[in-house]
Amino acid sequence: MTTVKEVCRLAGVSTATVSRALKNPELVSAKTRERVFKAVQESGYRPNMLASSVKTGKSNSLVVLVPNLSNPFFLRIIQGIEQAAHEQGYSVLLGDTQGEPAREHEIAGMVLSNRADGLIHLDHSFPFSANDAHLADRVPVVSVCERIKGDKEFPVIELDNYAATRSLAKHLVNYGHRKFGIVAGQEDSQIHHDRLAGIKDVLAIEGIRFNDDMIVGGAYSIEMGQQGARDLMAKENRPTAIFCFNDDIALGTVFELKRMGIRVPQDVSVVGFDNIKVSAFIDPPLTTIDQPAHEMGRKAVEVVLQIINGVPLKRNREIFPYNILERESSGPVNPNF
Amino acid sequence: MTTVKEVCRLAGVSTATVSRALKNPELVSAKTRERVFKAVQESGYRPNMLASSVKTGKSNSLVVLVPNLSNPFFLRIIQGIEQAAHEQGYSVLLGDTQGEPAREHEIAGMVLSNRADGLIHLDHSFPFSANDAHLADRVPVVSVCERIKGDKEFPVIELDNYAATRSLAKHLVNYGHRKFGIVAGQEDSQIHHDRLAGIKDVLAIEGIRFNDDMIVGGAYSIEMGQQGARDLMAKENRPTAIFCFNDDIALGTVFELKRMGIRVPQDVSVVGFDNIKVSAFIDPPLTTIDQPAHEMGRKAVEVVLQIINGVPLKRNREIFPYNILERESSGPVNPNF
DNA sequence: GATATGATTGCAATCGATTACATCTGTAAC
DNA sequence: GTTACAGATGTAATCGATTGCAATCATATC
Repeated sequence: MTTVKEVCRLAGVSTATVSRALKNPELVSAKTRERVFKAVQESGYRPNMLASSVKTGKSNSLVVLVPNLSNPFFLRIIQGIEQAAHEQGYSVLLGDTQGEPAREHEIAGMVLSNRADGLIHLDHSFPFSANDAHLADRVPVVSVCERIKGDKEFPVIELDNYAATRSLAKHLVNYGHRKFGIVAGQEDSQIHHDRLAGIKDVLAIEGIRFNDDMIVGGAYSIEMGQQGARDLMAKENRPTAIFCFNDDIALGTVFELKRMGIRVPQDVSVVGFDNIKVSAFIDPPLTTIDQPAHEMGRKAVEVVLQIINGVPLKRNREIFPYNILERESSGPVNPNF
Repeated sequence: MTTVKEVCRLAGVSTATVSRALKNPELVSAKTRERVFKAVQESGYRPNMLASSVKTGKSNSLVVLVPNLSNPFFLRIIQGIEQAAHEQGYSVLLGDTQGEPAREHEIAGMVLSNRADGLIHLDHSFPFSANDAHLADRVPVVSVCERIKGDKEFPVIELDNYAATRSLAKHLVNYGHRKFGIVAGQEDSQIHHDRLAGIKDVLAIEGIRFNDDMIVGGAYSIEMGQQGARDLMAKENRPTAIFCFNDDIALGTVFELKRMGIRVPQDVSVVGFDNIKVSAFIDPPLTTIDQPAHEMGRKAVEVVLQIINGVPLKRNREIFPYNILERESSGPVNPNF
């Protein structure tokens, strides 16, 4: 590995000058600067980032904690994060937790061990181990889409989930639906409660009875959607419209309903949440809530960098606008179903 | 930030002992070890990874270069990479190049600047800039799915693309198809040539004429699939079966064909490649080639770590088995179409 | 020519670890 | 009691950068 010493030798200057020529060129005279650059060229020198990080105390990396990489929705967020981070000279460390607390602690620990300067959290769990909990204050953390559980209020980038499901509910009510089912994801998160509340409030206002046994779920997956469709259709009072709490679930629900010979939307309407790429290209295209995932990812980087740099935040919650996409998986209620 | 000094003070030992207690506990007597552990607890000390990396010369990170994060197929590979890396105590840096050479050079440069110990490449481009080309030998690189262009032969983890498309072609020929179309992705890569060759060879053997103007394409995207479907169906001699060079393309092709009133597979058969998650849940479920993406990702980590550790490779190419999934998007030719 | 000024440059300390080498201690062997 | 040796610990050099401070140099001013 060629080090700064080699460049010194070739250019006939000190390490200080080489360092300055590369990081603060204006401090070095034009001709020595040129000599240094030439020496760098010749030697193929690359500054050792880690060494410089030790000295400066900044790693110039952010770590992203993802509950599950197979959800394509996270992909869009991560893409936004990666781009914004890159623009700011940061690189992105990826940690897939598979829902395991031990892995979360480890990933959060990366910030404590100076491997990363900040943490972007795409889940709702408190990421630090009991041992490290008291260190959480030192760590720049921001969460995206989910709110982190626990006493400490971390900044959050989110959607108005409540308003979004309200608008979905109104959309379906306007189509004449009165019998609803819900296929939810994990049920212990804030977004679950917000989304559920949005639906329930609209139904209450409209005077529509809704019973909690019409809620099934447990995971944000296609398979959950299939299972949910079967479960809901087996109920005595089967729904004519189904809220799915993300698009993966909706995909599974639509697939399974069709397989059961139930037409979407002629018999049953299905709506999703997230607007993943494929949801526009399935048959029928999915009515869903568009989350500006890319921009939310970018914002997360902006916020976490503000924390890192000690810039006071204007607010602790950034709420992004949703957009209801009325596509073809939802339609007028079928009174004969 | 609490450093090793603080622990020394609390435990009343030297830095050397603290370091040893944590990294080589067997070198330290049981009681001092305990004292050190207690001091670590009390102080909330976390070793600065970067500092230790400077000294040891290993960053314990791998960087993954992805051409485009929005392709869900890459996700499965990355997930495999992330898991295997974690098991080996490595963390994963993510770089999305968006096809920009400048970004590729930058990402490849992470290894040169000691930010990462090795590079896993999911694209076919030579990732180093002209300036760094001569440094490429020093860098542990492995490519997955694609073969890297250029003089230097990097180790590669791949599928037998040729055999895979041969088996798809036979599958369709057996169904009586004689008129084929192809919607390809980027056409300058090795996998493109391998896949194309597999198809052409089978058709040649079967005595089926195939004209290159039945190949359309340019990108691995859903939109490309739509465009391709329209283009192929506008041809004078429109195909009864379409090879799509990945599942995203196939999704778009199926979607667009159906929108044009063409039934899949009754009128036109469509086959994909990759077996992304959703392809089993669209209507009709997609006939495709299953790539063991997760395992390929794991293998990539194994190989790149061997290079890093100076273990000689048994072979320079690891070829993984494919699996043809005959689902419902392909079927008997319709003579009346 | 002497002095002041600002621009360049170098010396050496520093960041927070790891580790070769030296030192010290305690026990076993003679 | 002396020697030998292994085990435990400490001292200080080191990794490859950055940077405060001091030294040097060139130019301008009087």
